[in-house]
Amino acid sequence: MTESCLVTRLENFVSLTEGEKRFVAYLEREERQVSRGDTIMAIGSAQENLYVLKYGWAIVRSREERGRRAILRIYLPGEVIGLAELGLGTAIHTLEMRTDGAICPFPREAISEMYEAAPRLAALMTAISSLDQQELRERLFAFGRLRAEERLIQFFVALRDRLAITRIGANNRFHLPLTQSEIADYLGLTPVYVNKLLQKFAREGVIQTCDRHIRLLQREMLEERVGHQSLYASIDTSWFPRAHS
Amino acid sequence: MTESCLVTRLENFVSLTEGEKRFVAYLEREERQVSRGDTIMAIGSAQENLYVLKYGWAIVRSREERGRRAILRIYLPGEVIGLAELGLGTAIHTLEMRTDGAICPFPREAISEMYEAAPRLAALMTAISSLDQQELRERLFAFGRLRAEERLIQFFVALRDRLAITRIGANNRFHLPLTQSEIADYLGLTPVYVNKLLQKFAREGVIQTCDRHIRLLQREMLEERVGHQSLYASIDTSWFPRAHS
DNA sequence: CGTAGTGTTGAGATCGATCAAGCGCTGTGG
DNA sequence: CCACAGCGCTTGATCGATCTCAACACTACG
Repeated sequence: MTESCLVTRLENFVSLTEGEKRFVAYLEREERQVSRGDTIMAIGSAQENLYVLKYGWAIVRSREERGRRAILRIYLPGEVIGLAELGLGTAIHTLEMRTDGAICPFPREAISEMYEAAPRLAALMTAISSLDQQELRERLFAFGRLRAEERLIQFFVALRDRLAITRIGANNRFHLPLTQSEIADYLGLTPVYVNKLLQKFAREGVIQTCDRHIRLLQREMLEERVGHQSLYASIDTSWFPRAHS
Repeated sequence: MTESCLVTRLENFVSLTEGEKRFVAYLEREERQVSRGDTIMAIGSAQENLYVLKYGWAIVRSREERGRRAILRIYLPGEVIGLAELGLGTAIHTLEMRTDGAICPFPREAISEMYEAAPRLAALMTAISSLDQQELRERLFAFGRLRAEERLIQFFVALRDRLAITRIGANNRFHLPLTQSEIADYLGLTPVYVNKLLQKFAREGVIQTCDRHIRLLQREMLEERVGHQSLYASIDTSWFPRAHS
């Protein structure tokens, strides 16, 4: 039996006990198939669920204001959607599938149950959620202080780093199911300029793009250039409570 | 006896039981005076503590890279510092006092204890931490898609909103202990341009600045203009576990 | 075979940066 | 009491990275 990709992800950080795995399975007990373009949460709707994203990519879109739109977060397989929204009663952003996929909805109350039944798992999710915040801070720095070129590079290396956690993206090559417009929305640029930069990079031989795939030809150099450091490499588990069995 | 400003803040969302207040007091048992300019956490140092910020303002600064610097977060009295860093073993940003103040350090393990001893408090902090993420997402939208003018306005209205939680900023007037350079670092602009915008606003009569204080003369209009909605107004507590006494 | 979405290209416009200089405090030391 | 340094703020001139606009090519699909 192949393991849940959430378990794979979590076991990067601590190896889970049987009880913890059971709790993850409990979160994943209901699975729903979803299609590219489906809206999972709409702005203004009541939020009662979180989701484990089992397959596919999902994105968080901002409201659209005078034609200005943004993509605020990309969710990859094995990530938990909704931790960042726990405090909100109604959604202020849209969650949309970018590819076909599958999600496992579970109610917010399960988070409370987790404190009790699997406290170490709760701590781990808290820690991961804090890394999400760190990633947002890094993006904020990039938006405010880096040129478009460097922002695009940061996007690629950070994405590869996150994909690597669930063992995707060997050879520095990975699937990128986003249009250039979407990349622009994620980076605060225009589609036209993203296009020009991608061509420039291809010309310079730092990346290859073909058929919705990206290959980073000089990854080390690129990571160096934007001062990338893997957030997930150094997670601190020292303060976690002991796992119940 | 005047209450802890953390308690004041938290009681905006749920009224705390005696046990919960005791737990907060336990977090705040050790108080340290700090001065303007003090570095609380330095890049690369091991992180073992969180802090309740009792008095004063603190800021998170990014690393400086080729003269580019940014302020990633402003902490106000009554906020808990370090929730966003829980997953990191070593600091990747600097935490610095912007005014004199007082902080209450407590170890990360207390978060684990909190799951057990005061689970509803843990849920509340999780919820608040998620609102921090939402605020970061809104800032990201602003950085990517709003003009400098609107970013500055968003800064003012969001700040006022947060100050109001602990009853500061009556009359739409509040203390802003930041230089124009620091505001620029917070907004991804240059000091020169911040200066020009502030003068423009003053000329247009939308704000008044004097003596490190800001008054928003047309707050409703400003909030309207950037589509501001208070994150804290609508916190969802429905999924919280029951409080132990 | 028309339509819609995506990617490409070039010309021109602009917001905000950069550069440079000067002003007015405040604190310090002689 | 003065000289001076440093910092924060102000102002104007100029520059350039990125946007805007507009047109076209390609593919997929009903």
